[in-house]
Amino acid sequence: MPKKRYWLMKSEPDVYSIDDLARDGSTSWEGVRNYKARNNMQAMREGDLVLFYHSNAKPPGIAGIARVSREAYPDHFAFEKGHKYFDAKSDAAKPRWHMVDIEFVEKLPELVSLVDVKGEPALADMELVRYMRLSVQEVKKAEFDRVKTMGGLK
DNA sequence: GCCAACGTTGGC
DNA sequence: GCCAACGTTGGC
Repeated sequence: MPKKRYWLMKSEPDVYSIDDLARDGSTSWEGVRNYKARNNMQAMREGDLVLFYHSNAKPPGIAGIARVSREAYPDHFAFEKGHKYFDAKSDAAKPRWHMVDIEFVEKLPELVSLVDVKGEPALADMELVRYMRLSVQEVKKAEFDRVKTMGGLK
């Protein structure tokens, strides 16, 4: 049994928020079109925990926790001509893009804003701070736990 | 709405 | 393989 890993995934709450995930129970995470982000998704294992980050929000920040419920499988939206995630360079025989499913775990009682993260020395090495533009990142267990505490959970 | 920071694409 | 042009992300 490999060790559990921790991740951070970004979503614009206007498109899909932690409340939407709470309502739906679980969702598929399609549409990632960045190789680093894809590679991270392919490294995810069922049961890994995910910080759910609200980007392009007021304020931006970590809003809740989710769990990987299905490991990487081909992003079939890339095969659908006319779909906004269509990519002619990806086909069913050799899919270029993958997606995972995540399920709702809990919402943080208090949003841990990006400002909070930047102001916390223990989180200074997070990719969220150092390399802002990656939509799927790995986080360390200590960072994950710190965010949980800051968000009002034990 | 602006624009910095990246990633991707394509000409050469 | 270089690099300019272009597109996207996402904070502000």
